[in-house]
Amino acid sequence: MKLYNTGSRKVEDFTPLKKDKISFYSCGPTVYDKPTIGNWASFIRYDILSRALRMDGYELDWIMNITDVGHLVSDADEGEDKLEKTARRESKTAWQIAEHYSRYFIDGLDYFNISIPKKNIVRATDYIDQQIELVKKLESGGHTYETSDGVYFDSTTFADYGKMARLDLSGQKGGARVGLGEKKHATDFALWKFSPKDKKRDMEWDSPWGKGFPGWHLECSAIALSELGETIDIHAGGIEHIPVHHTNEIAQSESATHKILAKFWVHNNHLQIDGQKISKSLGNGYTLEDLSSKGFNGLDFRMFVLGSNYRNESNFTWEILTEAKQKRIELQAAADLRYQTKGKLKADLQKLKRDITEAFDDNLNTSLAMSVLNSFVQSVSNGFDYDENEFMNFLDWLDNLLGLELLDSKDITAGQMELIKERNLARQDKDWARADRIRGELLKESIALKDTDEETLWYRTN
RNA sequence: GGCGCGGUGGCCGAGGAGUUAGGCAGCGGUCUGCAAAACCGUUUACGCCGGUGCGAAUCCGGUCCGUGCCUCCA
Repeated sequence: MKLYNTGSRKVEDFTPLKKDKISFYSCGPTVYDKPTIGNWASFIRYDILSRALRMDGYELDWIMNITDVGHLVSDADEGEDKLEKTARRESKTAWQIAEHYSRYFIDGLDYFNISIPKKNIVRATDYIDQQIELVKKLESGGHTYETSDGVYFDSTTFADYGKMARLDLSGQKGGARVGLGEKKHATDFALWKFSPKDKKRDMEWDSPWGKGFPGWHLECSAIALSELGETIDIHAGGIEHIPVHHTNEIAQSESATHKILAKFWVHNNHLQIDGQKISKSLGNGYTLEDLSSKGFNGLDFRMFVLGSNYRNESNFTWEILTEAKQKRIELQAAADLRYQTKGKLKADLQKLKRDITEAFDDNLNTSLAMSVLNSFVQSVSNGFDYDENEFMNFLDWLDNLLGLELLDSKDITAGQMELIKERNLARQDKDWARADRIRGELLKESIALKDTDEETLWYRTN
C-alpha cells in the first residue's frame, strides 16, 4: 500500500516494522461535548485506513484514546478547562461529564460501524501513572523546568523540534501574539499543570511536583508508549494537530525514548458544511442526532465519507448526503441480488475486486474505488449471471473493506414473495389496479419492485 | 504578519504536460400498462494573470479565494 507520510511530505510504500502486525494510533475525542459530523468523518477515515490495511493481510493493533481529563478553553477562561466548565453548566462533576460523553462516543462508534475493538479505546485518566513516569524520565534527561503553574518541556533541548511540521521557529516568535509568561520559549509546553491553590478541581492527582493534572500532549505519548511500544507504524490524526499536538508529542516521546515515535504520520483534512468551516456560532456543528432526525443513518454518512478522499477538504450538504444514501441503497440492491434469480449479463468480479484494491492501495483513493464500484452497481441493476460462491466471497470481502453491512440484509419473507407472485398474476390479467395496490403494500414494508423483461426484482428502500 | 494545505463542468469527484475518468442532476430518444431501471445520443471543465514548452488543467512565478496552525489546546 502507498500512503502519504506527513513526515516526508511524500507518498511512500508502506512497510510494517514487524511482519504482519501493525501498530496504529489515532487521536480520539475530548469528551466534554458531542462530536460533530466533522469529528465523526475523521474517525470513519481512521476506520477505513484500518480496514484497508486488514484487506492487505495485516493484523492490526489499533489504539484510540479518549481525552477525559479537561483542557483549558481557547479564550483563557480563568484557567477553567472544557470538562470542568461543562460540568458546571450541567451541574455535574467533571468525572460524570467525561463518563457521559465517553459512553456517547462509544455508542457512536457502533452507529457508524467503526471497527475498533472496544478494549482498544483507552482513557487518559487510566494512564496517569504512565504520564507521571514519562515526565520523570524527561526531568532526569534535563528536558524540563518548573514555573509557578506547572512543569514545562524545554523545546530547545530537542534538536529536531518542529521538524515534521516544518516550523520556522524564528518566524513564530516574531508573530506570537501572547506573552511568554514564565515560559522560556514560545514553543515550550506544559507536561504537568498544578491545581489552582484556592480551588478544588474535580480532577486532580498527586505527583512528585505537586497536586495537579497532566499537560495536553502527554496522554498520547504515554498511551502509545505503554500500549504499542516506543516506535509505532502509523500515527493518525487531524490536520490541525501537525504544528502543535503532534509536534509536541514527537518532542516529548523521542526525548524520552531516543527512538522515532512513528514511522508514518497520516493526517486527514477537514470537513466543511455548506462550504464553511464547522463552528458553533454558525450553528452547523451537526451531530449524529441531526443525521437521524433527517432520516439518515450512520451508513449513509459513511457512504458520503467514502465518496471523497482524506487529504482533501470535503464539503457536506444535505443534498450530497442524500445522493450518498441513494448510492448506498443501490449498492445494497446489488448485494441483495444474491437472493434473486440470475440475469444474463456477465460481470467480472475479479477485475472489479482488483480495481477496488488498487484504488485503496493508492493512498486510500476511496472516491475512485467508489466510482468503479458504482459503475458495476449500475450495470447489474437488472440482474446478472453470477456464481454463488464467488459472489458471496466478493460481498464478504467488500463488506469488510467498506463497513456498509451489505450482508446484514435478509431475504424477503415468504409472504412478501407471495405478494410479488400475486402481483405478477394480476399483471398477466391486466388488473393494473390490483397490481399497483400490491406494489404499494410492499413499499410500505420498504420493498420496492422493478419489472425487467424476464422477471420482477426487489430492493430495499432504507 | 509568519509557516502550511487546497482551488476541476449545475453538484460530488478521479487524473495530473498531448489520448472523452466515473457518478448525480439536465436535455433528446428507445423501452414500458404504470413506475423504476437499463440502453443510445447530448452538454467539454480545470480560480485569475503571466512564463517555459511544438503543446499546460497538469511544470514555474505572481495574484485572488478558501482553509489549518502560530492562543499554557483535542
